[in-house]
Amino acid sequence: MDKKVKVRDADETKRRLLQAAKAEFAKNGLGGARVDEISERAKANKRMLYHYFGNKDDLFQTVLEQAYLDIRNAEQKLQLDSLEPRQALETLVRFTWNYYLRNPEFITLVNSENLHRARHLKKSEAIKVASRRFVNMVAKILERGEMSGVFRPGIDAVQLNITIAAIGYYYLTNRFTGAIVYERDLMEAAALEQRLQFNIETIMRLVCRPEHF
Amino acid sequence: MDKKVKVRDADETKRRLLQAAKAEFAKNGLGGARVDEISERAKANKRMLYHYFGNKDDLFQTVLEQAYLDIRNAEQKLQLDSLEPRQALETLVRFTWNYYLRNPEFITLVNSENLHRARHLKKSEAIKVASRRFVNMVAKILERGEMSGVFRPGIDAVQLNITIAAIGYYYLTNRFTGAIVYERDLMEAAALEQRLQFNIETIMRLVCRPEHF
DNA sequence: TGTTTTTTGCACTAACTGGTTACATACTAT
DNA sequence: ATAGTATGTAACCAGTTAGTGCAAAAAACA
Repeated sequence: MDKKVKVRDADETKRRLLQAAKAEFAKNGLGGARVDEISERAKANKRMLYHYFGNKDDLFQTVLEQAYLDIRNAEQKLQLDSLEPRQALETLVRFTWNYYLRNPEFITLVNSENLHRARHLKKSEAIKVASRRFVNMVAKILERGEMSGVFRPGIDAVQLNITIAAIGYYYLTNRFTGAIVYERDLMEAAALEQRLQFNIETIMRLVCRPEHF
Repeated sequence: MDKKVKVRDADETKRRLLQAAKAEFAKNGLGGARVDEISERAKANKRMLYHYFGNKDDLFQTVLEQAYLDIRNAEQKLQLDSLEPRQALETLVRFTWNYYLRNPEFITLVNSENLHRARHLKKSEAIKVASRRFVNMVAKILERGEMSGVFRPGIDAVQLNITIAAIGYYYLTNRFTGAIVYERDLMEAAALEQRLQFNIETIMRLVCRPEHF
């Protein structure tokens, strides 16, 4: 028989609080976020927020940590090791772009964390482990491509990672000032597609030998 | 004879307030900035801040507008039109990187403005004029390079501008989380130099025909 | 000198903020 | 059943914030 829906559900309340916190932090930054707004949006009580997460700062840390683990997790699922190097690289560029596009909160959370000099991220060991695996993944692609002669030798995996992130991240995080400076709607479907193509081209020309563009 | 230093100097007080506001906004964002902190730092009275600039929001707008005009002004002084296309492009990449590096407030102000969906920048006509001139400047370089056969044809000036900004901006604005994710001190002199070289390489390979790298 | 204008100090407030207290209600193990 | 614990609510607190009112002080001007 069906169990009656629990009136009290700690896990569900926690989940709603985290989700609301993510939205609120992304919208207003750590400083601008309002604890009352979070608990209200989560249809929970402020008291519960403090009960489960300690304080505003700890809540932010939890949200941020989860956001990082989410993207690192999604990257691992791409199975880039089983793709031909050029294909793997293009897949990563596409994935990164689409992830930022579909999870705009991630970008804003990272911005906010950098405004605070990464003091929350510093404390997270899980992030460091996941990051290492991520960098290694890209390094392995570079290695394979170099061996097979389609990639130029000597490319630094960290610099490449930063560049792949940068060309997507900057476009999206600065889309509001960008729309004014460049007098263009940067979020139109056609504009987004054009940018993705440009980014793929940028990375391919950077990494591949000229004869393998 | 020397004019006695004025005890009352409205322009000087305004200047100090703007400078202090820039620092405070850059450090804490629009929401996190404290008006009392600004007036104190400027060694002026809070009353004067409101007298000269209206309110916190208007003050932010003034600071932001000036920051944009400053960089657009500096770019114009590069005289890129008088350089050979490849040289002009490399100069622009170097300049952009160094400007961000030496004026970190600019980046944080732009981040903050994008968190607020560019509602201040929208109101500034002067910014639009200066931006247009900037985009045209880069478009002209591309045109010249294309004509002389060293640049590939069909490169969009806006996409290129965004990419040049992105590869410097992202590295610097995310230097705190970056240091953790990549387990590297990104602000060491050698690291900065390495990044600049990587960025120049990225842009050159993107824009130049393979035989003119 | 006297009058006007600009600059300054500072107390004040009304709203808001993160965090807490006191209390109530549901669930669970014995 | 009941004692103990987990979950929930609302009112409240102390500190902080952007912004103001007002009058004195200082400079500019006549």
